[in-house]
Amino acid sequence: MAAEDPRPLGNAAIAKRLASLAQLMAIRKENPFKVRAYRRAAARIRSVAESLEQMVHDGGDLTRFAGVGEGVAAAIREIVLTGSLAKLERLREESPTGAAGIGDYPRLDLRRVLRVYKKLGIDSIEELRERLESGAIERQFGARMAQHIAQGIDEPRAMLLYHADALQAALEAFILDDAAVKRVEAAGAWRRRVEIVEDLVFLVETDDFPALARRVQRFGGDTPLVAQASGRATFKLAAGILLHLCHEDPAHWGLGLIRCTGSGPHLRKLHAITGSFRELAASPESFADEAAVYARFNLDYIEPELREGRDEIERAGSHSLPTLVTAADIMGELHAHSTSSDGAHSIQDMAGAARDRGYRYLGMTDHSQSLKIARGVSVADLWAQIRFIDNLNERLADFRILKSSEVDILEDGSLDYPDDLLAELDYTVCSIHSRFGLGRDAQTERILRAMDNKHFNILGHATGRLLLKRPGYEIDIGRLVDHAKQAGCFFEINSSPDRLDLSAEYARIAALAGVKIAVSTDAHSTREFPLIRCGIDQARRAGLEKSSVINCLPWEDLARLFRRA
DNA sequence: GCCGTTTTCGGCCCGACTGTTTTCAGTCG
Repeated sequence: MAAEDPRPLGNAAIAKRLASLAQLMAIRKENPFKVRAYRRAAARIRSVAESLEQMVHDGGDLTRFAGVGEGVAAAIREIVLTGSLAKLERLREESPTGAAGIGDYPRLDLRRVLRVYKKLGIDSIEELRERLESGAIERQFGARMAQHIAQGIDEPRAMLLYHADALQAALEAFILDDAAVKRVEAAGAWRRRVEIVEDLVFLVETDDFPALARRVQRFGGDTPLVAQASGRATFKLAAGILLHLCHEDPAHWGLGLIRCTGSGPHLRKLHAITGSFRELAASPESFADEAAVYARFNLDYIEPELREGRDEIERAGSHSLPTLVTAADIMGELHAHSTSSDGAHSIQDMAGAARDRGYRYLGMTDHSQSLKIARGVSVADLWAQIRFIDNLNERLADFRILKSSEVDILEDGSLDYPDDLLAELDYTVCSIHSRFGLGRDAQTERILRAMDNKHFNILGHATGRLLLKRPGYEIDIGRLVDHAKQAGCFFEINSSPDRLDLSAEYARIAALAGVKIAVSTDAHSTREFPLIRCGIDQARRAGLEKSSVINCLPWEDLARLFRRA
């Protein structure tokens, strides 16, 4: 016993075993739903605050975690009680050379890796890494494959803000549970609402910081401490991102919160005005909150979403910061799908849910005819849908369903419906769903041509990016913004947590040029309307005011904007 | 293996398009 590693069995280690099992089962082409179940469970476990090991010893109910049923619970118990998982060990032994190694890299797609193995005549992750670094994989298999391997071979170091929200809440509750902790506030990129975060930062006030640092190491069973200094500690979370704790006393809370919130560029510009925070902290003045710090230097309070080191400090000095748009300003939804195409709920149900949120209108933007996989609506069916919505609207008071479509922009820049049909719609959202590989110039030309159609109103998810998955096609945002401005077109901030497209940077460029933006959810079910908050976060990071967001307008005003000459 | 306003079974996106890794696997929502 004495020689054994005293480290507790963390949830990350348990999740890793389950993910490896899934990977090896996939190699053997076992039931793909079973494989997915193990993968899902592993992912869920990585953000659980309690120690699963402890729960097993205490006889706790593991199945209360979504995605963990009797089967996975039994596997977790086996891992905790015996230190291994018999099925995993067996599959490892039975797996062909090379395949077993892939089991340790659950983010690698097996079929792709095995193809690379075969073609290059290799059979280990080490050789795979070598070929990746030498550029052999990119040369022989292309950039996409190289990117996939690079992503899968390294530990994840970032997560979507949307997923980080739950982890942040779990951590905050865990920290507050410490009796010595008097106050805790989340800072960092999470507070600035950056769409992808690589760490979570908490500012804490406590009587015993070292004790808190010890306690946090038990989050999720085992959260290793990777660095420590006076009043600061850094941990590696099971989800792959880092956790920073910073101690601060009440008199300097505002200074600490600004410092921990960042960003680096914001702080550098700020320090040029304020001098070092260290000296401020040494002065007898109190900086109990952030506003006090900014005010001391005649700066207005700067919302965290704006702290990226652009022009926010100058504007705070000239008292001309924007009044950022909020979710409460949104009057309606302009991008949503129903069962007419690939949505989960009927037009009536979607409208009911939108109305329950207090919206005044909902645009039904089902996919257009070319997008077969999403059950794109045929010309005849869209005519029928137009009449159907007209009928519904006659029976609705104080709410309007807008006749629309998410119209595919075809490869030649034409729109996916004839003009006489488009003319019957209240407005259109036009998007690219195919031929992502055209290249920057061709893609830009394609969209410019589409904008020349007078029935084009809003450009949907302008770059097609999927965060942490796919970079999106390149566009010349400057040309598109100019053209949109001239033609009277608008952009969209798509609120899907893995899109958030336009980016804050592009949205800012559009808004500065006077091109207004729709903040939309792209909801495929009634449950997705609340995702608007993710798009609002992005809009705020772009510095957008209510006046720059078209769906902050009542429909009557919006209708005028959509009528192009 | 998980799940349930479809609840103890039967689903769990899927199917057309694309193209060079070339006739199947990757990709799009």
